[in-house]
This record gives sequence, C-alpha cells and structure tokens, in this order.
Amino acid sequence: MNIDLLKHAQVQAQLAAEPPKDPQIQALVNELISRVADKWTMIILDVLAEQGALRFTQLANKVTGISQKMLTQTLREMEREGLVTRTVYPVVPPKVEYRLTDLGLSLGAAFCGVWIWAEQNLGAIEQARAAYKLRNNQGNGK
Amino acid sequence: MNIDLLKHAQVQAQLAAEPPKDPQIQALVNELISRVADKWTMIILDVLAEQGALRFTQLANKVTGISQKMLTQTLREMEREGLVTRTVYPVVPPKVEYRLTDLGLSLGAAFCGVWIWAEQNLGAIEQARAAYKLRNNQGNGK
DNA sequence: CGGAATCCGGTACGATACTG
DNA sequence: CAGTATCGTACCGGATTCCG
Repeated sequence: MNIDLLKHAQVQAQLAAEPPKDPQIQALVNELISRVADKWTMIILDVLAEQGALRFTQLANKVTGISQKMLTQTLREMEREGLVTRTVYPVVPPKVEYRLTDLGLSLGAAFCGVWIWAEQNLGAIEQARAAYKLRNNQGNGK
Repeated sequence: MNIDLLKHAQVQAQLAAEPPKDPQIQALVNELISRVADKWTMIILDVLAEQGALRFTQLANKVTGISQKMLTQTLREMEREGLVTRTVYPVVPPKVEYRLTDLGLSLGAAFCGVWIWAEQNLGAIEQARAAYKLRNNQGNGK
C-alpha cells in the first residue's frame, strides 16, 4: 500500500502545510538523501544504468573529470549502500566489474526525472545565470 | 506502483543500444547535474517546495545541520541557477524571503521520485550496510 | 536584531607516484 | 589493471564581526 507516498506527492503538488509526518523518518530520509545526492554518485549511477557492467578504467573514462581516488571512494560508498556489486575476477591482468543492484537500478529510475529535467532546462538555466550576472553588475571585478 | 518509473527502469535496462545521443549535450547535462546534485541544494529545495516562502533563519532551522555560511552560499548558487528568488525587505529588522521559481518547482517535482525512493528503501539500505559490514569482517582492526 | 562577510582550523578533494 | 599512499590545496564548518 502506497498511501503515504501518494499523500506525499499530493502535498508536494499543492505546496501546502505538511500533514503529521514523523520527524524521525524525515531525518532519516534526509540523511539518506545526503549520502546519495552526490554529483559523482549520480553520474556513476547513470553511466552504469546505461552501460550495464563496467570495469574500473572503463568507468574512469566514462565519468569525465573524476579522479581515481574519488572513483574508488564513491564506488566503495555505493557498494556499502547496496547500490552496486563489485566482482573481482582473479586473473593475471586484474579485472573488476561494477554493476548496479536492483536497488541501484531503482534509484536510477527514480532519478531519471531529474535527468529529463536537466535536458529540458539547460537553456533556462543558462538564461538565469546570465540574468543574475546582469543583476549583479557583471563588470564589477570585486 | 508507479508505472512511469517501471517503464523508465525497463528502458534503462535495455539502454545498451541507446540511440545516437549528442556527447556535447551529455556533457552539458552532466555539468548541470553536478551543480544541482548537492545535498544541501536538494534539502533546501525540498523544504522550500513544502513551505512556500521562508526567511533566512526559518530556513536555517528547517535544514538541520547546515551552517549559516553554507546556507548563504547554497542559496546564492541556487539564485544564480534561477531556482530561487531572493526578496529583501528593507525594514529595520532585516527580512529576506526565499521562494522557489517555476524552474525550482519543476526541479522539485522531478526530484520527488528520489524522495519517494528514499522513503521506500530506508530499510533496504540499512540491510545493505549491515551486509557490507559482515562481508568485510568489521572486527578487522586493519 | 537578522542576515551576511571574514578569519581560521579541519577535512575532503585532486594529482602524482607506487604496489600487487 | 586496479587500486593504495602521500602531499598540497581548495573547500567546508564555527565563531566572530560587521552592516542595515
């Protein structure tokens, strides 16, 4: 039964006063979001969702701009949270494959709306940035 | 169950053969996600989506654990991106109100799926964490 | 008095070098 | 190839100070 979830969605839609929601739950959810709402986590999640299984270096190439350290760290974190599985093949050239779990896939699906939003609003964001610059007298070097 | 999410999940599953996607667009979207996928941004976004308009201190109270500095900084960033509007009332006790723009509201709606996911999978994550601990025999003093 | 800018200590991050 | 180790740096958090 997803009544709570529907209620939550409706509340979001009408932006009104929040019904009695467990502040404890709220805090837990916030904490969970804090861990998951990381830029590297999100991008890795997306890449893995698209590519299926990938090796360490493959991942490093797909996720442009990440350092090995952060890649390792983020992958470990995601493994801890149960979002990815790490499979080590004990062969002479070491081979480690990363793959999303069902939990990871479901998060990817949930996050899909944000990617769509990002694609749709690229232009709007750029305009907003330009407008902000103007508002703050862009020429000011200070 | 949410049909859209399931459909997205299926699409994600078979995305290996994704149609020609512009790598330029991909990079831009990635960069945009990098800015938006920040834990404080997400939580502030959620609080503002629920509460409508809030003053600085109200926000500081609702967003548990944030420092004034990060709150100011994140709000400025969100203002730059066009997610929130900042209204200053030039009165004796200073009053500054923050409110989501349409863009911010749409992002909140897009991110709603992630909040629902978080609520649904709180238990699963905890279990995954416990399982990971066991796998790595936590007792190991390393 | 509320909101933001400033200084300072800690931590997380990036780049490089090294190991199995 | 897939990490770990080390170090310099940039960012984050806390307290203080400043401004309206």
